[in-house]
Amino acid sequence: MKKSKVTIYQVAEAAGVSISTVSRALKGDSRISKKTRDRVRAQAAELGFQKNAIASSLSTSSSRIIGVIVSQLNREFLSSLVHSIEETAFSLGYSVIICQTNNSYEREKAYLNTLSSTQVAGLIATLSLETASFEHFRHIREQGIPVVLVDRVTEQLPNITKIVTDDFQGAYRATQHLVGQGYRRIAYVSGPTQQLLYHDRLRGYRRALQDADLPCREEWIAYSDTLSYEDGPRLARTLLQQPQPPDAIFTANNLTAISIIACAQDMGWDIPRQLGVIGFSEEPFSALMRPSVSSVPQPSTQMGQLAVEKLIEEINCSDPEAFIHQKIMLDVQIIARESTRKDG
Amino acid sequence: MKKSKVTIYQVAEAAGVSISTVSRALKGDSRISKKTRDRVRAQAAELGFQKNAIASSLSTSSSRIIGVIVSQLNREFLSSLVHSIEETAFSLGYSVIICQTNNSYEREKAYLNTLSSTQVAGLIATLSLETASFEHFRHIREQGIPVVLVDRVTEQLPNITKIVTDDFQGAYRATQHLVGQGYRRIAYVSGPTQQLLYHDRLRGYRRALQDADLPCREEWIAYSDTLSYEDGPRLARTLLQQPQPPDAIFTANNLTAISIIACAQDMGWDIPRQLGVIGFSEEPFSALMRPSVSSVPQPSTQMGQLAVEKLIEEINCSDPEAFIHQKIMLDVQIIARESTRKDG
DNA sequence: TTGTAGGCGTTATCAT
DNA sequence: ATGATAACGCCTACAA
Repeated sequence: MKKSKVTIYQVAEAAGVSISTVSRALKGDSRISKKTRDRVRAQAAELGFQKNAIASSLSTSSSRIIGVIVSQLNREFLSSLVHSIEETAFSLGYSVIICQTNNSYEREKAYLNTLSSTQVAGLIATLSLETASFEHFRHIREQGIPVVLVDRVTEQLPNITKIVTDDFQGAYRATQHLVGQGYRRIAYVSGPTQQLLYHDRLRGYRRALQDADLPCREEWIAYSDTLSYEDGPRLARTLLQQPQPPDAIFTANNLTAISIIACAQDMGWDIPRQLGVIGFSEEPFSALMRPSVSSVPQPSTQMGQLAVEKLIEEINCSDPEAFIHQKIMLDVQIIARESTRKDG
Repeated sequence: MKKSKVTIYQVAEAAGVSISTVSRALKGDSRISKKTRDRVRAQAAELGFQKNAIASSLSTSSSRIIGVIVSQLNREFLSSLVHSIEETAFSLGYSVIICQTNNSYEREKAYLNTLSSTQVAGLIATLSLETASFEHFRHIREQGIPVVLVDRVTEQLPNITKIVTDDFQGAYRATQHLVGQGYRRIAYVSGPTQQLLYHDRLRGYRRALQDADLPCREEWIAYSDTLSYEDGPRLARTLLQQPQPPDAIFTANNLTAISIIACAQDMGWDIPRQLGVIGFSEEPFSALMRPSVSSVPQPSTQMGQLAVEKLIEEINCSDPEAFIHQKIMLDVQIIARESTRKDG
């Protein structure tokens, strides 16, 4: 049953040419006459020839595969980012391998190895939450594999293209929005601050309070390692059961915001009158919740597209040493919804 | 900068043995003495040797990569399924390539080609919504690549392992639950019924109504090609603006349920008193919505694990002709929440 | 414009 | 227990 594979040898024989002619005809090498090219292609199609990508990569020591490493897929931002990466890559003739680290440093290292030994043409990655050392990335760069970091990036890896949202600015605007709505005791739920983006968001929050002459109390800043909805109840309790609780919460992601809203409501809080809530990122449900949830959406589609384009630029760069690495920072706007409409 | 790759040749030279010895020592061939094995391995580690997976696949014409084809990733069921596949595969020494078809038949065919020319060891797929012809799957089977279909399957592909939830039973139980809660005019939102699972869910709904001696009106059955939350408003209007509207809605997925609830509330309906809503599948938000949303969760973790295990069984099967293909149907239970508590 | 032949890094089949 | 050598299928200088 296992159909014997048809190789360029059978095509060559059937078409009455040599294998190099077949190889060239198939890839449209200009040296081959249109006539033979068409004949060879017809034969190949006839025989159901399919190029063995493995053999091809071995020979060229390169592939048309882009490796993508993400922490998780069940966040709208990330699945949408991956989707955009895939669309763009596909349209440019590349395939995509997606790997989930599940925020584990070990898994991240393992996948980096797998991908490098699979000879991916390049790599797009968002760092896992756990990642604090970066040798594995340096190592893969030394093998000449271009890397683009997206969203979760680090300053400790120079000479790597980075694509991020302006996290400082986004957090600043979200906080400012709460202030503008009349909230005065504004709390913040942060992710692990060794991650640059959470560090930046925290800075944005602090600066906005400072610029508005509002107090920034340490007990109004809660930290979550996972920012998952499972962590919502704990966070809600931590912040809301204080002697002097906040009257608004800004969270480092929207999932946490949604979870906290549900918990706060169960605890009897009136959202948004007693408590305003806004979260970074955006989930499809943000608009469907009642009250609908204000957010700081990230331009995932644009980020994915840029990531692929920059990566392929570097892949095709004739002189890798000379390639100029950029850090691209995309602007973000907030979406104000019911959850921050104090006088709704 | 591009580090010259270290191959088994350099390891062999450094260890003072032949390349075959290196190859065997590395994979723990029993013929090699422990002493040389350890020495070779130490040398390999020292030199930073990494096996070239491409060369290895070319030589063995097989790989340790499992291809996964899914329609989308931004559904909890699918991202959770993929996650489970990945965990299981990883623990069994396989890597995973994930491809999104975005429910396009053309994309599905394209990825099948890519994967077959990448010599994946096997394939796990959920059919795209558009897919109605299956030649591409027959074709890849003829190449000797084992395939496991999950969730979205078809009876038109015999000799392929299939893993599904008991869609008929799940729909039956969901409808029965609505009846038990006192709802009498029960509507249904279906996906495209050329897909077996939507066909089965519709059957389960019909049968449950019949068994309860309740009417099954065609105008209470709405169809959605996408079952996306964008389609919610249209569905809500179609069903609720009838002269005699239903008093409960069962939807073929939970996302649609959530979206319809939001729309119905905006239209002034009291959920669950005037309108009960339950949906197939489960989103993380189902429990967080107010009212929380009843659902028919699918055992994604178990399905992913089974899919990988069955696939690898078939990959390792010495006589592929003799492999017995199963259709495994997993039972589902409903989760009753506030959205169907009529007398709450 | 086309053909020949060597190489990509591993595995596997023979020998030894 | 180890070594030499021929595949695996394609690509690409170099020749013609």
